[in-house]
Amino acid sequence: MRLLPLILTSLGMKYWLMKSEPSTFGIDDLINKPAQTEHWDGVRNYQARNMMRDDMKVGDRSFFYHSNCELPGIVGIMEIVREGYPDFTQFDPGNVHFDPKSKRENPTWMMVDVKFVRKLSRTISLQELKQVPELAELALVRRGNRLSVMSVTEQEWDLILALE
DNA sequence: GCCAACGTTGGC
DNA sequence: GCCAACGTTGGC
Repeated sequence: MRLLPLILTSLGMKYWLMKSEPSTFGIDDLINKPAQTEHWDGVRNYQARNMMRDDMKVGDRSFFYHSNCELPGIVGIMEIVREGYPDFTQFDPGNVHFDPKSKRENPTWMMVDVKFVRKLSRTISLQELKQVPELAELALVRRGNRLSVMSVTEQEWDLILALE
């Protein structure tokens, strides 16, 4: 029976939020990729790396967050379509994310592949998210938090989408 | 462009 | 293992 594992997988679906600067790679860039799919390279933070390596599974959903821009906020939804594998940019001396200390036989940095699901009807801004008391525990709105990949609970996910 | 808040590095 | 210096993130 193949159905049971499928159901269990579905029940265990997790939710995430991933940041990107739209001047570098925004949601429209994802839409324009072949199959609307792209690897999420360039994460150079161990906590974020661990989540991509250990916890993100195919089928999980993630918010696409625009950071460091005119209106920082959540702009869309994507799906994880490939689980953690080595981020090739760490080996490329010409890449801004090159890491000379990382070895091919034991890569330091991981990435996942994401696929565009949909845009939100509007940007749900950081400012707006900060004003929702039920979202106070969300890493995004906590003071000084700079994690570029973070988990979102199902309750938080639903609450955020209800703002749309 | 400023700068607070972090994470990382490296001397000791 | 401490911690000062430094680099980065990212809101504003």
